[in-house]
Amino acid sequence: MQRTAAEPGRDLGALSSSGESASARPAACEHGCRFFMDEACAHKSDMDKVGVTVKFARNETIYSKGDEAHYSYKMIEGAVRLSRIFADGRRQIVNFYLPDETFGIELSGEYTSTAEAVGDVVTLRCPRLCIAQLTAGNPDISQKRLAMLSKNLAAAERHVAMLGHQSAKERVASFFLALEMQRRTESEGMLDLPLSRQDIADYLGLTIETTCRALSELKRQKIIDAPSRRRIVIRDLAGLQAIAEGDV
Amino acid sequence: MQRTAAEPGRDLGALSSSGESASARPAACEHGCRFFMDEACAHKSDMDKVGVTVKFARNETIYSKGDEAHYSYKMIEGAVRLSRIFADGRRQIVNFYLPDETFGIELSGEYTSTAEAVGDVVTLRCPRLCIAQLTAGNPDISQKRLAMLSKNLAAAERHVAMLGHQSAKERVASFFLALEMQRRTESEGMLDLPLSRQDIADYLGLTIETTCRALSELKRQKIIDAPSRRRIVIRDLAGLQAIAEGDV
DNA sequence: CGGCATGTTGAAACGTTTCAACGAGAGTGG
DNA sequence: CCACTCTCGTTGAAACGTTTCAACATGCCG
Repeated sequence: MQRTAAEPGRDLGALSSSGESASARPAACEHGCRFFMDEACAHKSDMDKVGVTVKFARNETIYSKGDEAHYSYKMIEGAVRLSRIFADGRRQIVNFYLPDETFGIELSGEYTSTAEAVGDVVTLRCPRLCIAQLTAGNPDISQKRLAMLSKNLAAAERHVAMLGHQSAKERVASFFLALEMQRRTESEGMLDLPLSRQDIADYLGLTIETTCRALSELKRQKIIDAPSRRRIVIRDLAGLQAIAEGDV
Repeated sequence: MQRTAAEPGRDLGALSSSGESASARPAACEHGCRFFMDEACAHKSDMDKVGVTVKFARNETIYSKGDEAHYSYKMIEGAVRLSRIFADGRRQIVNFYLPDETFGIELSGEYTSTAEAVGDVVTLRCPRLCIAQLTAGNPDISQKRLAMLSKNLAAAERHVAMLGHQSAKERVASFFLALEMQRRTESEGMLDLPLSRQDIADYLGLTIETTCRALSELKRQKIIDAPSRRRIVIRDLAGLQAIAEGDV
């Protein structure tokens, strides 16, 4: 597990500046507010000027399991994987986070999993203390935080359901389906996933070989296409859904 | 999936009485406060007098996937299973809830899984509206709610990790270990689980036969004992931990 | 253009599931 | 109180799917 330790995201200066120096007007650190702003807003590029975005390079560790949980994160760009590594060396990816999703917002003193940048990543980072301050005074923000956590819980439950009873092919199909639902982007089912096969396998609880075989079979059935390593085209969405639900 | 439809828990009268009539003193419905009280408190038997406890009979459905999510629940007695059923008829149990744990507190309009009473169950039930009211005015309660959700998320992530990479024997071992950690009760590792083998199997993502075989092997190894159907004795805790972590 | 990481495919080994039969325990009625 | 019955749990053997180990292909980067 190599770490290309570029851009270690040590711009704490910027963080604390907006956290403390800024006009001591309302209640709390203002960049925290942005953390809870609506998606459209959070994307505004003038955000960068506040200095609260933090970047991570491909495969960089954002935090490790067991670290003191000082920050919560919101995805701006790229993808992050949350994982655990076991004694036998195997890795289980617990969740992926894509733009507009949040991670590290659960309420525990230590991070319970490790977060790594899958490709190059831009996040909005907010100190917990700051969030706590904000939520204390503001029910709306409190509500939003709750919604973020709920979303992550729902995702985890879906994940459990998948791992508990689906076959390899069904898992792969479900996975692409979920991506397609989320990324509703560009043209006609073209998915531009930054994940390696190993990442996918570790998320699905399969070996890389089995994942690959399942993928190949979907190609053979003309359900999907894989024109390049990191590109998937869904050719038959209905077929994919059928497979994900267990119809052959 | 039979439903012994006894005690349908329709004591809404009591609920609304404490929710609205009660001395309109502070902010919101007072029984909601109890929902967020500390464990020791929540157990106090005089709670029953408030009329907010709701009982369910063995195998009764508390709510179904897709139902409008009006209530959140806190366990007082017994065990509840949260599950999903699939097209192929198989069932995945997403989580079990034991006394002092809460479920149905996530923030979504509909319940995302079905909740059923495993044995006879006593819960504390609180309307969402009421919780919303309470949390709005009270950061402490808001925090507590967050903590409950966080706990459920952590459990789900552990569950994912287990399903993703553990063998049958490891899963069974992990399961008993988790129970032992939680129920720290009575004498020397005696677990009094209300779950059937099928329940356990559906939680572990295994068939009932495989679960049984794994159990038998643990018995053969003198790691555990199963003096009766619903009783497990852990004879070698260290051994159990070793197995759960993959050491043979 | 080499060299190396990443992805793909094949064949045997392995573990889990399936199907089937049998055993044990709890509750019921004689 | 015992025998009956019915559900639940346990065990066995074959079928199945996934993993493992190995080789090979592909694509990306210097």
